[in-house]
Amino acid sequence: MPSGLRFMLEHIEPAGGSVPFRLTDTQAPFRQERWVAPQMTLVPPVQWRDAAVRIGRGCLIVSHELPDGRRQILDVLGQGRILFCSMLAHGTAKARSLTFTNVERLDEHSDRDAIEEARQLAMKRAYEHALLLGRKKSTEKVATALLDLADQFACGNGGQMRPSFTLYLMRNELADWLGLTLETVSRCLSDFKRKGVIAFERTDRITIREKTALRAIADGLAPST
Amino acid sequence: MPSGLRFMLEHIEPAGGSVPFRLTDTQAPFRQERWVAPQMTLVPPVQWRDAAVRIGRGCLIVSHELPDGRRQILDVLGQGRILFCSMLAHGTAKARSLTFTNVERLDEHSDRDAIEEARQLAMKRAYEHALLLGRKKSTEKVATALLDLADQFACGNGGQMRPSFTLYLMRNELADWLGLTLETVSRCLSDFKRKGVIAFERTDRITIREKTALRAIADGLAPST
DNA sequence: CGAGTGCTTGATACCCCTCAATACGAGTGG
DNA sequence: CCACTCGTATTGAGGGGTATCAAGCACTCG
Repeated sequence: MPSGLRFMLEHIEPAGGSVPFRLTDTQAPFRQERWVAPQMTLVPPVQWRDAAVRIGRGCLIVSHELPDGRRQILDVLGQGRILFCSMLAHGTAKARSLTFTNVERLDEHSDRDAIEEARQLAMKRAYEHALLLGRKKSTEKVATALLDLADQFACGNGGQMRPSFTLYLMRNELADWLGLTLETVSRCLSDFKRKGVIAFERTDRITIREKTALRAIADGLAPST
Repeated sequence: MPSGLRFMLEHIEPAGGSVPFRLTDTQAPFRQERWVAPQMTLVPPVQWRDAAVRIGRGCLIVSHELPDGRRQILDVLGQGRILFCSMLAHGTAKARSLTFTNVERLDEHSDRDAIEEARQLAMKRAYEHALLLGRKKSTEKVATALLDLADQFACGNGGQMRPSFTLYLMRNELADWLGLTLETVSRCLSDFKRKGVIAFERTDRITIREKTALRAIADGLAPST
């Protein structure tokens, strides 16, 4: 039995210019899948209210705001990460796409183990993030973020020694993730670049050159000289 | 069939002095329950590895540390709150009792709804906490903390206009919860006291006198004059 | 009374924010 | 192809909010 239409954007990676894509729709026997354009706020369809959703490709941020507009980005999700739609209700948080992003609804029975694992990962990441926000210095924060993003967005999942990845976040988004200002983020990045720990020419493409050094900085073990 | 011994401390609330208690043990047909003395690190028995545990009475903190000892307290749990033992494994976090505390293991089937609700609450609180750590000023942090503690620890659950509660956390623990130093916390509390927003004579017993004012401060809506 | 622990308060330092100027890249139109 | 604009990033100067360091105080316990 057909469980609904699947909307799909065939997406061709941009070479640095604009992004051509084409809209199609197909039948999905069990799974449901959606493509989302960049800079969209995700509003899950009502029947996805309690669903868990896996990101097939792309990048999402989950964020929350104070009444006066100060924003805190709570997590950055890349390929394979799982988002819980229940967290998007009642103004608890909102999710936004930073590029063309493909989300696939998981089945709460057949994907049970993956969902449980994702739940624990979400909680564990929230804990690590709190430690970062409350107790790390700016350089430690930025270093931690770079390592995290490398793990999520580098080809081969960041296992290599000198991972290189697309930075879907702008400086102000990095800042809102790390509890800093965009100027401080920029200064840290320039500093790392000057010291040869990282490299970048375009602002949205970063290579980690000294992973162990960056790890040491992230954990507060580096000499601050 | 007996599922194990239950150790129980009959606990009489102190009037301001020491805490008399008596040790007994009884049979628990289905539920399992433990009493924990103050300042104990909770190490769940192996068969509780993935259990959810409800706090019947008392106060727990969940915390995490950096290699160099900087500590971040992630949550403060009072009566009725539910702790997930899976978060205590692999150095993800550790839980510590701040007073005599009673934990009861929940049944993953019969208490299913409560567990699911608690999971979402834990995540939601982690989000709110990140917003606090990353984007709030010290006065806003302390005000938020006081309101949270009033909700959890005031008699009648803090619904009243001028809730009064026992502060199980010391100044340095408040600081580690809020990403501040104990001096800054002390200054904020003294300031609130001076302005009549709160009142305290003993350092561990606080009364909120102007709840709406404190709410406004917590949300960053108060004039900073 | 003295020692110990936790809290308060003050003086100073410094990290990061704020404000401002400039640079850079992409897109647009002449 | 170049001038212009717009959005974002970088870099610098200065100030403010917390941290740090250091007394002194309040309370408990031996």
